Amino acid sequence: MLDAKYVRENTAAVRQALLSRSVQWQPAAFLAADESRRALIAKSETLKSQRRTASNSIGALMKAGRVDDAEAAKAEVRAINDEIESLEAALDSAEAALAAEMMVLPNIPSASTPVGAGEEDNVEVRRWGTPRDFAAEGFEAQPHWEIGPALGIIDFERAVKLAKSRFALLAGLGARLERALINFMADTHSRRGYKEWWTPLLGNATTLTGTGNLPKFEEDLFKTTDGLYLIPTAEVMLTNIHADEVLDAAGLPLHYCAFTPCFREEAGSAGRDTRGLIRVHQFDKVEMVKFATPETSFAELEDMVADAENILQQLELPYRVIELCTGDLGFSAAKTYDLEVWLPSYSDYKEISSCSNCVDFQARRASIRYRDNTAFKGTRLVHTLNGSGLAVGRTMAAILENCQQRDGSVRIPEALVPYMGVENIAKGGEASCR
RNA sequence: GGAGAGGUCGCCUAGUCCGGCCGAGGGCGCAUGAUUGGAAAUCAUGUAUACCGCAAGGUAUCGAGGGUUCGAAUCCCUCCCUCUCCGCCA
Repeated sequence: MLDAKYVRENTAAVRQALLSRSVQWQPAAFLAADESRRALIAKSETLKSQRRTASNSIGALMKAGRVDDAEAAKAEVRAINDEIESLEAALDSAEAALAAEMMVLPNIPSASTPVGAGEEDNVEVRRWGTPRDFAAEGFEAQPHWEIGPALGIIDFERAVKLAKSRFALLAGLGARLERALINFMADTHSRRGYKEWWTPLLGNATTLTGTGNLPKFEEDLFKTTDGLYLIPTAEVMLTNIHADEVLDAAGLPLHYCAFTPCFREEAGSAGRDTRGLIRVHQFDKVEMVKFATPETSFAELEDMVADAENILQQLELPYRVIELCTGDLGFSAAKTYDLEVWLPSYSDYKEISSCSNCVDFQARRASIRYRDNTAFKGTRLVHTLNGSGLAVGRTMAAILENCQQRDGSVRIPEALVPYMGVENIAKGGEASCR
């Protein structure tokens, strides 16, 4: 959520900034609601002050035996109350209108974010690794949705039987590979100073609102009958851990990580990435979240990207780093880097991590502040950051495709071997523990 | 799920039966000052948040929401949460 006061005082700039994200924002409704809200508050509070004075006098009048005067005062207060009641009703609707407006306005892109209309205007920052030339190696690369079933480690058909389309079932070394990746990622981040958490997978509406998933993106979420939502990412839980809290500046920045399954409705993505593990309703992810001061948050973002890159490098997967342009930025983000891994089946790089600085946008929604008595009086909103480190399903797809061998087996990257207990996955190879 | 007890200012606690002088007392903690060579101890003062307002100041908040009343931390209702016991269960 943006700062209403800032929006009021910088309407043109905000409008322009949102335009750069292709959001056509008409400030009239906001300005009217904001103006009306403040006027109503002023009026209503003046009346409340009068009411208090009048009301307090009644006790004294009663004691003094001046019953008639007391009754007159009561009548006066009743009249004031009627007036307050109608003002408050108007105030409620003004505030509702204002909240409705503010809750669906996306964050303002950071000054450093490249301006652009959409995906095509994103800026490539750097590449790491070289995609294999399968033609030169003399065989044709298979997509992971062929490799997995062929090795007996992914079963898409039975997943559909058990749930519905866009679910996966892993078997044997496939299931172990999933666990190995999770443990490898979580361990690696822990060693680099991220505190690991284990969180609820269902969150209430307040929590989902804090990160910006509600109210605007409800159709992307699975919902339970008692009003809880399955988390679409651990970012929701990690960020809201400190909702309604005032953090001590001395403890900042906080570096958190968590492995969780993630659940997404994928409404509106019909026909996209229909095959394989790329776009499914349920996938695993190890997530990083940071809480930082405004002074350090952008440097923290660079470090977070490096932490995500470290995973890809250790897994020997070629990737590139993309900086999202204003038009492609997510709702809560002020600046975002995507990591895209090379996928032979797409003959292209495909998003595997997204690292964002949300500045104070989520902190304002969730009320996450910090205190630094040496630097300023009172409290300030923290900056929140989040990044995938990494999406596990897509990582598995990338390993299967990039590490496939002529004989149909898949070589396990060295860093993962201790977690897998085997050096490759071959057809008929059983997932026995050694 | 059943029965009972509770949720007050960072923490502990008073106030709730008998509604106004209660945004709310005390202790601890914390901050500043005095004292001291320095510290401890002691003493003094201060010590929530948000919103409206140029300001003075005002308004709201005693788990949340609603009700009664001129007036609610205090009375009534609903909900949430915590604790104890019982039941059930990985």
